[in-house]
Amino acid sequence: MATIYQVSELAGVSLATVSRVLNKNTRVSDKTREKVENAMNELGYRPNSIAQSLASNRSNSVGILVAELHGPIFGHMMAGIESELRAAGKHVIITTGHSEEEKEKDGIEFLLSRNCDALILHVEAVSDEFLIELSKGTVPIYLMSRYVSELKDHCISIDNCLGGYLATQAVLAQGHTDIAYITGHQYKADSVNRLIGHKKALAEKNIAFDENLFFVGDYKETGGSAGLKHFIDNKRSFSALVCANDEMASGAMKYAREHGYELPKDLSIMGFDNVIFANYLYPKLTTIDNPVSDMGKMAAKLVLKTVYNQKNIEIQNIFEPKVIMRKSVIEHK
Amino acid sequence: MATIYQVSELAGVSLATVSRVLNKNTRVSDKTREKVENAMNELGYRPNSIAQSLASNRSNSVGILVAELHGPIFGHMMAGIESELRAAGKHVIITTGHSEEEKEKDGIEFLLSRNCDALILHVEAVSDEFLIELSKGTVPIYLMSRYVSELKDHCISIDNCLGGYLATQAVLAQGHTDIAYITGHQYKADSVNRLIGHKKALAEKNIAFDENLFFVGDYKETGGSAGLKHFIDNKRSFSALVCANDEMASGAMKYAREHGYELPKDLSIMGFDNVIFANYLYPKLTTIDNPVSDMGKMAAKLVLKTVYNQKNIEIQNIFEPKVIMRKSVIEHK
DNA sequence: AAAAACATGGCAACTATTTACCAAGTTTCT
DNA sequence: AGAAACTTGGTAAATAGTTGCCATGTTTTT
Repeated sequence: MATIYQVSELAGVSLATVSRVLNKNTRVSDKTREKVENAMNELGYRPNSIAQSLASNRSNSVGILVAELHGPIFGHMMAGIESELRAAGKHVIITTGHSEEEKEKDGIEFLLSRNCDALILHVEAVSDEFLIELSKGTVPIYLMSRYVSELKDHCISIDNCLGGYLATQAVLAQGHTDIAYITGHQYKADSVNRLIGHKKALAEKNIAFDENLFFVGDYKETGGSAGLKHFIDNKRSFSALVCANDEMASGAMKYAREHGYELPKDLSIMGFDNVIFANYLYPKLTTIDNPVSDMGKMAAKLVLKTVYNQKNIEIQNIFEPKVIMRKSVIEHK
Repeated sequence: MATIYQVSELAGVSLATVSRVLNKNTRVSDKTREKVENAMNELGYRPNSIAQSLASNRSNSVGILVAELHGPIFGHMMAGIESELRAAGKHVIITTGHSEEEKEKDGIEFLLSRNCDALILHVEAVSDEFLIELSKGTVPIYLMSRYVSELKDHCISIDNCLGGYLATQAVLAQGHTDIAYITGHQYKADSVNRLIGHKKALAEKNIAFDENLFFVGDYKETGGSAGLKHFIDNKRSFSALVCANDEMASGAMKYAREHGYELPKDLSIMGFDNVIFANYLYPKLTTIDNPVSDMGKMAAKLVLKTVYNQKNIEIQNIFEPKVIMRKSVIEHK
């Protein structure tokens, strides 16, 4: 593989000039630039990014940690991050945390050992304190779908409270008044906030929050089926069900159908996240869009702006969810 | 950040010894190893992977190119690759090709510029010749879900012909004899092979292949709905529909239901790939499992064996698909 | 025509590690 | 006790660039 020495020799210019052409920081006359570029082409020269990194103390790589590489959210988030960074000549190193504290810490350690210039973390198990401590290190960190007030400029998240509000509001708008709700684990901030939004929407219509129509699920299909079973067994009637994510909505749908419900006629169901399969469910799931792709792009922009000093980038830290009307919520008669 | 010099000083050993501890290639006595490790802990030393790469001419990174980071196949494939490589201390650099020739070439160029030790490619647009030429370069390449006979030891793929055969056989086993088939683009090898398998299964039962029950789709939902529409308009009766992938099966399902079919009673539908949403469809889709996660793991193992010289690794280049029985194919009466 | 701005050369220090070499010292085996 | 095997030290070259400095030569401006 050719080196800058060979390029400089062939082009008949100095080493420094080749470097100037490469790094575009000092002016170089068009004539010399052309000579250098021709020499590079002739030799098939490709800068050695490893040597560049060592000398400049920049690896041009951004570490990404997500819970799972499969899973519905991740793909779109990654696609957003990758496209922005790649366009800027940076690359992405990915690893997983599996939502377990030890594994998340291991993953972070792994990325740090790779000399990433920044980390974008989508972590769930690790504590706020750990993240605050981590952020004091030399490598800047950014958080996806997580809000830590001490690091708020480093967070990209959606307004879950608003999302919860919009979900229930959309159901109320169809005339439903008896609305069951399945939430996620209460130690997760997004579950809590979505629930707050739900309660706010109810309160606005002067509908009392009913503990009998409230169930704590696990964010998976099982949570949805268990929740619906619970409500049915309870015999408190309801015409609509709002779930804190799409997986649980899907579980509830399956359970409902297996127990003689005709959907959406007998029960309106609302999801949250607008995950890929929401559109494949029957009936197609009405849900709240979680703009993960845009959020991924924004996280990448945030890195470009703050780590790589790119100018003229506007940052939006909090994203607004919106309702996706499909077929699973219909008018209550 | 601490360097090996500081470690060697604190541990009271030579530079060479620290390097020996790090690289585990020469024997070091337990006592010295301990001294060195203690010094490392005390200093919070972390090897600089960039400097290691430069000096050893190994980046310990593997480049991955896929069509899309979202998309149902990719996540599982990635998860398989990443878990294996990460366990071996290697990392993964990911980029996308969007199934366009120029973008795939760009992506490959990008990964090469990152000094990857190997590339795992999931490419569709680029020609076999290009890949053969590329494989002559210094960086070894491996192909996922693509079979190029000249590079067969570098390919990890499934037996699509067998898959197509099993799909139709499973439908035949339920007593169906009038079976419609929607294939994908005929320039894609996997479409062609799945179709060959389909024909073979029909032939075994002495059922003639009927052009009226054959449609070329686009591997998307639209292909499924267009195909089913075509068959219905044709008025040739059939009790089962086999699709060359799950997306088209889903499109066909939706179209069927919108046109008064009750599923699966009025029409049995078979998919291919066992993509995540197959389990969320209604009725749950009977399909052919495409073991992408295992294939990803195998690709990683292949890299570990051939590039990183790990021993005792058994390689399986061709994977066998199998039938996943769910609810969308039922007995024909 | 003088001054200022620009372009380039040449040099040297720096980045953190690997790898190879041989010599010297220390254990272990016989 | 002597030989063999193992462990460690010390050194030096190599990896492929970046960065900063100053000198020199060339344009451009005034």
